[in-house]
Amino acid sequence: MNRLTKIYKRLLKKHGHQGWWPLINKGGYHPRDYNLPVSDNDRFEIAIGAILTQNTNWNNVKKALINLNNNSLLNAEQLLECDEERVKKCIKPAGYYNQKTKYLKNFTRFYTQLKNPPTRSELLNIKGIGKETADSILLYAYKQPSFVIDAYTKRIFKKIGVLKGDESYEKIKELFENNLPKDYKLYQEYHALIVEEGKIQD
DNA sequence: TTCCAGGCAATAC
DNA sequence: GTATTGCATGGA
Repeated sequence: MNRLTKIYKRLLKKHGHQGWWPLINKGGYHPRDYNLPVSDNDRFEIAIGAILTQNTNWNNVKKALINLNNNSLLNAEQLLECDEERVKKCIKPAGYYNQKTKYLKNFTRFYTQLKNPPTRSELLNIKGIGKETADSILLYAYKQPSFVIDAYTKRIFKKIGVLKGDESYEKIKELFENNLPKDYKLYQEYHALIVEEGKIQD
């Protein structure tokens, strides 16, 4: 068994199944249920949450998602029609609300014309969606085995000597994907466990 | 009070 | 390609 797999098993034993991505109308986290999302609305909610959580605490994102939901804006058509001021007001708790409102609109415009699951490069062409957000959408909204790299990943794996610290995002992503089975369930759980572990680091 | 969280685009070199 | 900076709220 390779090192990355061993680390995964240790993290799973320590923290348990995480149940990402949380969905506000499905009781939040859903440990051991890898079937979600099952609807277009759920996929949309995940993508919106992925944009809102950029450099922001999930607790603040949750407030924003609830505000959007209460305004019937967790729906692509409605969100696209909605004027920017109302969207800004809803997502204010998530921070960066001016630029994130534009990011949400940009993604939603793309999303409403989508007929098949998006590709990574299509997502990266949207202003407001970078590598981590694109990979999160692919992995959690579309069940594609695209490993998500974030600040915690770099920090934790540098600390234990797997990374030097100067590797690029794509390089780290390749390291994980080349040393793990291409299984979206494993990728989902692993990334969530890394975040959980990262939260309790010094 | 200060610090920072499930990043990104724009800009400069 | 890599480094720096502005963006913003709420909780610790």
